[in-house]
Amino acid sequence: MLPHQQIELKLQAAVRTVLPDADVAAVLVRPCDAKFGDYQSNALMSLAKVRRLNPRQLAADTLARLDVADLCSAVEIAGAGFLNFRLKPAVLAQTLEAAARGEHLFFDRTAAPRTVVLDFSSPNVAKPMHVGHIRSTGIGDALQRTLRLLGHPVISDNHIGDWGTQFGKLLLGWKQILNREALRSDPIAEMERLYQAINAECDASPARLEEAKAELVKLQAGDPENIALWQEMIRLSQVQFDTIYSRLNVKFDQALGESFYNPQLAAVVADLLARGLARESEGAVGVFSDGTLPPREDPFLVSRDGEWIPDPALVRKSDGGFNYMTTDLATVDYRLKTWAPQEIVYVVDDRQAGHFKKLFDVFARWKPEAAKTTKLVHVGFGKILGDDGKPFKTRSGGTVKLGDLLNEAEERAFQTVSEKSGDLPEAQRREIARVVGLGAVKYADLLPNRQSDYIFSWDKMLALQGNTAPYLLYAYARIRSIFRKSEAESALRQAPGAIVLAHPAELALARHLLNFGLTLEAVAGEYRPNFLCNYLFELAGQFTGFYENCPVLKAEDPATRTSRLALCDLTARVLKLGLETLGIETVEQM
RNA sequence: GCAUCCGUAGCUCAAUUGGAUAGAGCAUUUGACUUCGGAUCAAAGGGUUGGGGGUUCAAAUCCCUCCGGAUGCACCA
Repeated sequence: MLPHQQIELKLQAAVRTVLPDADVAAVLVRPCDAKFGDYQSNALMSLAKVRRLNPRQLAADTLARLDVADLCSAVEIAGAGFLNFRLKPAVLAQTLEAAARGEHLFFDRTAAPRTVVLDFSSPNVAKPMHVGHIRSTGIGDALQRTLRLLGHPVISDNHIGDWGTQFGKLLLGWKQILNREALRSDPIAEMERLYQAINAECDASPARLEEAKAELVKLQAGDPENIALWQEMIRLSQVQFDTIYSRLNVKFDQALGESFYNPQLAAVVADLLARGLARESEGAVGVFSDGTLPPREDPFLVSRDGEWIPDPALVRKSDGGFNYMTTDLATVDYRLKTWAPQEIVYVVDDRQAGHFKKLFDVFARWKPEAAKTTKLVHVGFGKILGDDGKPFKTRSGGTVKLGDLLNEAEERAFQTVSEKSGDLPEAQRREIARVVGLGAVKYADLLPNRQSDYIFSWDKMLALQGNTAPYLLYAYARIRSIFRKSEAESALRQAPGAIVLAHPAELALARHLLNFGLTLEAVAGEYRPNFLCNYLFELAGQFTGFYENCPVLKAEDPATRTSRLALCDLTARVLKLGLETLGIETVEQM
C-alpha cells in the first residue's frame, strides 16, 4: 500500500475516535504544494464547519490520536486547519525500491471492483468514420484501459448504428443506382453516395420518399432480398471498422449493434404501457412527465410561448416503428440481465445530453430496483473545431474522414522524423512516424477537458515541445537511450540497489512518481483521461529537472549511478504504462 | 422563448471532495552548453478567472443577475 493511503487510513481512524458519527469517506489525503509538504488533508475544516467546532482545535484533537511517525517526519496544522504531512525520505526511497524490485508501479488494484459497461465509438453502417469518432473512440478506449488497469471488470460494447430509417433510402439506392465498380473500389464512399442521392430526391419528391419507406417496411418485415442486401452493407462497413480499430489499436468485448435489440422493442413498449409509464399521444407512444420535478428541471417538459408543454420520450412512432429511445431502453435491459453492471457509461457527444437525461429518467421509473444498484453515466464531450472556430472540415468544406486524418498524421510525422533522424532506415522511420502520428492525434484529443470544444491544430499536436505526444515520446526515448548507451539495464534488473534521494530534483521526481496511482483513480472516478495527460507531462518535466541536475552515467560514485539509473528506469516505466493507458504506443528511438 | 454546457494570460488549454500566492505550452524578450540525445534547458514579462452581487475561515469552482458564445428542444440517431 502506498504511503498516502496508509496515512489516509490512519487519519480516518483518528477522526473516527474524535468524531464517532463522522463519515470518514470524505477524509482524504492528497498531494499538495511542495512548500507545505508532500500530502495534505483539508477534510477537518469541513467536518468542523458542519459541527460548528473550531477547526484548528479539531485538527489538534485529531493529531493527538494520530501516529504516523513511521511514515512522516512531521505533521503540521496550518492555516485554517490544514494537516500537512511530510514523508520521511527513507519511506520515499523504500517505496521506490519496492517498485524497482517490480512489486508495484505506484498504483494498487482496487479493493472495490465495479463492473462497468462502456459504450463508445458507435459508428454507423454505410457511412465513413469521421473525425468526430476519434473523440468517443479515444476517450472510451482510454477509460477502458484505465479501469482495467485498476482491476475493474469492463465490458466494452460498440453500439453500432446498423438499423434505422436510413436503410430504406440505402436499399432504394442500391437497387436503382448502384455503381458496382465504385462499390468494389470504395464501398463506403459508394454507399454514402447512394444515401445522399436518394435522400436529396426524397426531400424533393414525396413519392420518392414513399418508395424508400416501402423498402424499409419490407426490410423490417424480414423480406429476404432486403435482409441480404442489408447484411451485405453491414459486412462492407465492418471491413472499414476493423481497419480503423486495428490502426488505432482499439478492441471491444462486444459489438452488439442496434439491430440486435430489434426482437425486444415491442415488448419494451408493451411493458411501459402496461406499467402506465407510457401512453399514446397523436398516434405515437411516449413516456411523459410524472410531475415530480419542477418544470424547469423536468426533462419531459419544454417551454413554448410562455407555457410548459409536454416533451415526451417517444418509444413508438405513429407509423408503428421504434426509435432510438426504445433501442436504448432495450439495451439497458439486456445489459442489466447479462452483466449486472454497477455502471453503464455512455461516451457520446454532449449534444445528446438531453436524450440521456430522458433515458436515465425513464430507466429509473421503469426499473426502480435496478436503478438503486446500477448507475448510468453520460460521459459527454465537445466538438472538434477548425482554426476558424467552426466545426473541423476539409478545405472544400467536407467531412474529414478518420482514415484520411490518420494518414495525414503519419505522413506529417514521417517528414519530421526524416528531417531529424534521416540516418535511420526508412522502415524504422515509418514505424516511428506511425507511433508518433497516431499518438499525436490521440493525445491532442485526450488532453483538453473533454466537455469543452477544442481547436484542431496539426502544428500544435505534432510539436516536439509543449504538452504533446511527441514530447512525451521523446522524453521516453531519451531515457531509453541512456540504457542503450550504458548497457546497464540487465545489471539493474539483476541487482537493484538502494535508492538514494539526495538532490532536490531527485526528491521531486520521486514524489511525482508516487502520485501515478492517485491520477489513475481520478481518471477512473471522473472519466477524465486529461488528468493522466497532465500527470505524464509533469512527470516528463520533473524528469528533465533531474536529468539536467543529476548526472546519471557520469555520477560521482557507483552507488549514486545505480540509484539514478533506477530512477530513470522507473520514470520510463511509468511513462510507458501511462501512455499505453491512453492508447499510445512508445518507441525506443526517434 | 425555454433548457443544458461554456467564458481563465495575446493564442491554445490546465487547475483531482470549495483550499493556501490561479498554472502550463505556444508566441515575445533574455540567457546556457563543442550535449549522459539541442527534437534540450533556464529565466522574464504577461491575470480584477466575461461584468456585478451573494454564501463561506476560504470561490475559477456553489447561489442570484446581466453580457457574450455553443448546443438541444416530440415521431433522425
